[in-house]
Amino acid sequence: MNKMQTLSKNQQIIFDLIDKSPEPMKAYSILHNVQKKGIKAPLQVYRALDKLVEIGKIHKIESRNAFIACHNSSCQVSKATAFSICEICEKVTEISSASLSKYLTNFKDKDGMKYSKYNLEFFG
Amino acid sequence: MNKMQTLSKNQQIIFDLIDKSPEPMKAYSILHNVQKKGIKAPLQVYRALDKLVEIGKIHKIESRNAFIACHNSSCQVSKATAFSICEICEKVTEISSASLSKYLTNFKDKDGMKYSKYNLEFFG
DNA sequence: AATTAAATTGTTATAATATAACACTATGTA
DNA sequence: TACATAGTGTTATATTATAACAATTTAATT
Repeated sequence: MNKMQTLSKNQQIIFDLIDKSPEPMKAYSILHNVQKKGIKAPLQVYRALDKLVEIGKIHKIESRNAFIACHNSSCQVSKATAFSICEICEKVTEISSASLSKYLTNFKDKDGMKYSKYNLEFFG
Repeated sequence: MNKMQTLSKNQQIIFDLIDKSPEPMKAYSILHNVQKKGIKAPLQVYRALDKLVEIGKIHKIESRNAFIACHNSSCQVSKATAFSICEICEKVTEISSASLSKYLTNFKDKDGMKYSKYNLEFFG
């Protein structure tokens, strides 16, 4: 059902970089790292990032304005994400917990509303 | 135990503004709104915001770079927060659910690690 | 009241993050 | 081919946030 997405040149370059990085990467750090490959402008980076987020290949860590590759194989589209973030070393790990995602997608607010899309960041 | 915090002049001005706002406010929107009260520079705003976040009077909505007043009376310090965010109208509501906070503070990751600090943003 | 420490303020400058607008090129598909 | 969609390249600019330094206010202690 999910067509295997072919990445464009810039998307592939930027995904490879993020995927190899042991820590979240920031947009301008990405830019500096890919300038030798011909990507010269912030907008080229942000466009690739937007697309990669959209198709679920990477996630944005909102509290850090940084990006990591998705390590959740079942995650075709980024919509229900959870991370742990070390406030000392800034290491970020994606949490893949069926029980957590089940709890959160089934959670009902005061008005009985449920949410299939969320982002959770744990700090410790 | 929790001393009632007295806000400084700038903190009070900025808190009052955010507290009256029906929606999250962005830093530069705050700045424009308080310039008539003598707060002229971004840094004056950011310093007050930092302090207000630190003492739990306001929360930052990370995915929006915006700030709302805390509406959880038990929340002296911002460390375990949850919000629902309407992606159509951008309305943001703080979620105060004992069961949710209990679930999340008791959640153990793969390594058995627990987290007392987290931020959760639901989108719908 | 005088002394001191801590917090807050005021200010200029600048860093870091992100998008607008426009022209052009590549790719997929009817 | 013709057409639509997605991607690229580029310049300029908008938005968000912090650095560095000096002065002032507030609160706590002598």
